[in-house]
Amino acid sequence: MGKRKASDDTNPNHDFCEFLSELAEYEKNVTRDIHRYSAYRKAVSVLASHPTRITSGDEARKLKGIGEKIAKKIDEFLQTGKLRKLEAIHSDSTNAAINELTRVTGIGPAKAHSLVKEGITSIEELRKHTDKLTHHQIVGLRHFEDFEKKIPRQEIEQIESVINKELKAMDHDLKITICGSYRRGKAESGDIDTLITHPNFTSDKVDKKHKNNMLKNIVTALEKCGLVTETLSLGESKFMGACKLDLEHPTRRLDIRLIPYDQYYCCILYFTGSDMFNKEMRTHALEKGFTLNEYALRPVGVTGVPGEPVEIHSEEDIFDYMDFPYKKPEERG
DNA sequence: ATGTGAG
DNA sequence: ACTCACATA
Repeated sequence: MGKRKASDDTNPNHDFCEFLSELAEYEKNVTRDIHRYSAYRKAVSVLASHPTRITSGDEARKLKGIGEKIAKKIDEFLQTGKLRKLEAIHSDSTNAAINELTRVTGIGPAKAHSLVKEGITSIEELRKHTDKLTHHQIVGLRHFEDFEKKIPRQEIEQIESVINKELKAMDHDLKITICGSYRRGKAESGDIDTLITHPNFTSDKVDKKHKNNMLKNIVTALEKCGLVTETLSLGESKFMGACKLDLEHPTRRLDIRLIPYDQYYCCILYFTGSDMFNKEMRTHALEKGFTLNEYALRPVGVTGVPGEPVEIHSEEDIFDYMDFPYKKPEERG
């Protein structure tokens, strides 16, 4: 996924959430005021889960997380259909510059701020000052246009078959799964999130060196065959970079994670998403007396202390343990 | 060590 | 929310 955010659209206070989210982003990215940012976020979350339409600031004030200031904004929005503060933000060039610069992967609010302070206010201008950037940011800038393009499903299928072919030749026992929206059956995706494991790599057998080389070797193999073209970062468990199918195709964001065998299915579940589905799944786990994270499903005792991870041999196992009706990846919206 | 950023 | 990788100090 790119750096754009999506928002839900089915709740009765959607329009309030929309402008409050925009104010939150503004406080995070431009003023760098983390407290105001959190305040807006809290207000959005309470409004988003409020079942009925709010019809006045006073009514909103009764909700936890909404005080005088936000209540006034809701009144203004109700009466005039807009917000003066937001109008001002929209016409502010510093804000526009920061929003533009943070679209480059590797550039967050802090870096964008310092660039704007030095007078660099656009992608075009930034291209003349690559000396101010890290490797990650340079690669992000070089492929700026490509990285914002969606990836059609059939292109990921082709990339998947190249990865499978190359890595199975290396070691036939490697298990490879592309997760994210691709696994959920979407027609297009923002990036390619690949999970890899191997039966004799488990979390109790800590072959740090073996593990370290394993991911490096995988990346090297994919570079040799011409698929992987850029590295943003490469550690012992996570590669972030880019790949390109051939000259006719854009450069695509590719992540590869190396996962211990015993954690593979929790990871697949987690990285398949969606985010909303994950939240749903976790709260259900808690209700059933489990704690679920990207590594393991563990029973939580009466003391509140999580026990030993439950043995998992498939994604279905996870659903079964917490009697949650199994949902196919395509149904996890 | 700490801060930044990605996901 | 939490973890990983990186850059800088």
